[in-house]
Amino acid sequence: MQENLMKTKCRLVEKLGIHFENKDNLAPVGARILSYIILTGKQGTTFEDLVSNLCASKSTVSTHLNHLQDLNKVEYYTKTGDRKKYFIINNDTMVQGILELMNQWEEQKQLHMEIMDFKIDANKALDEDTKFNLDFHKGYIEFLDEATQSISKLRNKIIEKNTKL
Amino acid sequence: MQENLMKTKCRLVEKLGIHFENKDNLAPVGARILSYIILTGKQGTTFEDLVSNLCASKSTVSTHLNHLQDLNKVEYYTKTGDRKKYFIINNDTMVQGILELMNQWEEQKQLHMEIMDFKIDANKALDEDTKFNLDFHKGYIEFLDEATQSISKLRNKIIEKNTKL
DNA sequence: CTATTAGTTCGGAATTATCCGAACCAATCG
DNA sequence: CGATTGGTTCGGATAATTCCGAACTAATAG
Repeated sequence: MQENLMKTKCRLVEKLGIHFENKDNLAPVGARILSYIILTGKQGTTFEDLVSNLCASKSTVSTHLNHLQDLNKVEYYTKTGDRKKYFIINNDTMVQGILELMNQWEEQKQLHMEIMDFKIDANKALDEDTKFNLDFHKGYIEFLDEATQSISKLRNKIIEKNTKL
Repeated sequence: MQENLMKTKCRLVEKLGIHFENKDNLAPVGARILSYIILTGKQGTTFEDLVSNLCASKSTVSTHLNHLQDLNKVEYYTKTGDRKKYFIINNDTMVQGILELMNQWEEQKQLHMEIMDFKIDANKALDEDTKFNLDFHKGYIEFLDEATQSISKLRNKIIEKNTKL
């Protein structure tokens, strides 16, 4: 790989790394491992690659790599007569991301409903002017439902596209 | 407030607290303050309320309360002849949440485009079978665009509704 | 002026997260 | 068999986060 491409790759590993630290709250090295694997692509990344390129210890790489596999973010392929594992991103990452969002929204909806129940109860003993206003929750739940619906459509489109390939 | 309602409130403060810790990555006490304010409603929560009910020090409450105001998550009203502040949630929280999502998605889109540029460059020097596949990014960007659009519609609906009131 | 209330600021203690090294295991090579 | 490769596990060092207490300010009350 060319000198300048290598540099770009390193820069992008750090930038993407910070992004994943926040989005998936991974530890710094964990996030960089994921980034490195994404930016290496089909040919795959080995354990030793990660240790030397990310300047991290074997134990750290081992732990995070296993964690990323547990999270279903990466997987690996093997070559006959080769003991190494070649790590690549799980190719349904996109669908996974959508499912994660849907789950988060579902969880939020449940929470809002639980809070509404509490507020309805509490309102029974409150004066008119201090009563809880439930419109907020109703609106938010409506928003979550619509958002879920529209993302569900996207998910189906993507699944359809994937099965066609 | 009734005994059992109080208990429910305490339970919900903890539950909601954990939710906000993750969603908005607030510190434990910060997340509980936000939850407590939400579950107290219109009448508002005072500094002293928070200190005694959440069993936290004045300094901790002060810091987190200011932080929540900086984040535009809470605001306060005052009463004539009363030096206390009565904290309540910022009522455009819903629109804010939507804007946050839209910003996150825009940021993700920029990242995907930057990665695509890198991969296109890298592909020039790669064999056919190890070339990066760009479909993933194209698909994801398409997904982000559609998601952004559909959420933008919801935002407009909500803003419209709010101005009507 | 003194006391009280409402809150802020700052130094550091306690907790938690992250990472490393050393020792280890299991498979293959010679 | 011993040596090398490809990793895992565990104890502890380091760094970052979170919280607290003490000392402080600023406004009002008596």
